[in-house]
Amino acid sequence: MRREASILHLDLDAFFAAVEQRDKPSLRGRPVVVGGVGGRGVVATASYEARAYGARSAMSTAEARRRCPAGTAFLGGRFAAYRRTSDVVMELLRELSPLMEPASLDEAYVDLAAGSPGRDLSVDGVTALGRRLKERIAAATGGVTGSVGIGSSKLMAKIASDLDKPDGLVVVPPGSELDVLHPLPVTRLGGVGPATAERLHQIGVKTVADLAARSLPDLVALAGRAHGGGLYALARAEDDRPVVAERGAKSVSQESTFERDLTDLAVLTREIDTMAARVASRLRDAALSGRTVTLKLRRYDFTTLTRSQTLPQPTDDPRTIASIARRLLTEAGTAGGLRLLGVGVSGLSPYAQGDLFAADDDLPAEEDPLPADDVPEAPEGPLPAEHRWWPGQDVRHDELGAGWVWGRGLGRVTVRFEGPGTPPGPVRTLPADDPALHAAEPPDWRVGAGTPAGPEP
DNA sequence: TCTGGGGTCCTAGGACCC
DNA sequence: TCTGGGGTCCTAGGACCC
Repeated sequence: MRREASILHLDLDAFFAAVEQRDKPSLRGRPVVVGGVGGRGVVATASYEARAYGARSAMSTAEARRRCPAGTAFLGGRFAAYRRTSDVVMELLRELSPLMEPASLDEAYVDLAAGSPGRDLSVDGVTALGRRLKERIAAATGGVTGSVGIGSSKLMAKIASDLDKPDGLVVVPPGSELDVLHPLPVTRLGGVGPATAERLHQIGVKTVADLAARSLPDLVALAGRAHGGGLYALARAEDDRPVVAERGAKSVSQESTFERDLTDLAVLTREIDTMAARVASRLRDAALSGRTVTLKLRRYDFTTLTRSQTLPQPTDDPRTIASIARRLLTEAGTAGGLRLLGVGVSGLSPYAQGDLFAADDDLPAEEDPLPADDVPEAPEGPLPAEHRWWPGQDVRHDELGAGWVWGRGLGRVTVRFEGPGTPPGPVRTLPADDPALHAAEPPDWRVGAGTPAGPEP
């Protein structure tokens, strides 16, 4: 904990949904749910209009559909669009201080004491800074808002940004930390999830003040050495965690939940090969390789297990990763059916010695080559044409212009033709295989009516 | 039609080593 | 009243976060 309120936390409000409402004028002011749109999807973000009906993050999309009225937009995510907007915001934060730590696409910490000697870190000073920041973010993103918290530690900054959502600004004056913290429910502390909250409730701890009244040995017995010690400190607003600008990745993984449980080893093997290829390509893009390959699987009954193997040398080779994962799957078995498979690589280091001179995918496999006829075709036929499209997707029609997919089915696709700078546009239903309809890049929100121009990338 | 995807950190036991 | 004491690596699982 510092003497001055010099750590800022920014949390963009209902971020994915806000980007959708910016880019899709017909959705502004209406309930929007972003997340998995399949039968086993969950909600990533609900707009505030959708929250009014009870839609929440991490809820199954099926439940959100039950709660929300007809006309609610259920959209799959457009991560490229979120990334672009996030990058613009992170750049604005980096202008405040070189010590800027992104916590996710929509959250970051900034150390205001770093990089700007002489900056006014009084409560009035940082309040004014926070206000200017919020204005710049809204202007540069085409109206996405954020909640800002400023305090004497990461803990207090994060608590503060949560106190007045959305579009909030809260500064916790140094010295008043415990006044703010102690009345809050323990669940507002980072690290207190459902399991810890349940155990704390059982010993009568509901608020942070209740937590502060417990002894360190009590909390260590309840939550373990590291976690118990952490809770003891946080309850006293003791938090020295630094803002760290560059956190190197520790693992790269890819997983997927199937629409229906799978048992067929040939089908599962192909899934593994696809995921191993994606993991390997992400490793190569990041100039990383890793020694430990992990297979994750979730059975029909939701029991989840992992199996891993560590290699003597790091790898980023898709065939090596795939062959290990295949073997781990064979050993683990598929009895009863699997609802999820995942492939990951950890124990990362820069590059792989063996691959310094390697060309791309036409190289002979290091082991267990996979001949093309190794894996039989899936019993299912090709997907219907409508499966090219998913709700929320950006599209362009040769005659009708730019728009986005509202829905699909029965060989047809419904598109609304509008963009961030247009008024709400018309809806057209087209054949799913209409040759004039194409997938498109996310629209540029910087051009168009009514939105202030931001800096060019 | 319950329960995503991509991560991080911690714990605990056994192997192994000095 | 046996039996040592750490340290590190590997594997597996769990809690948590956004």
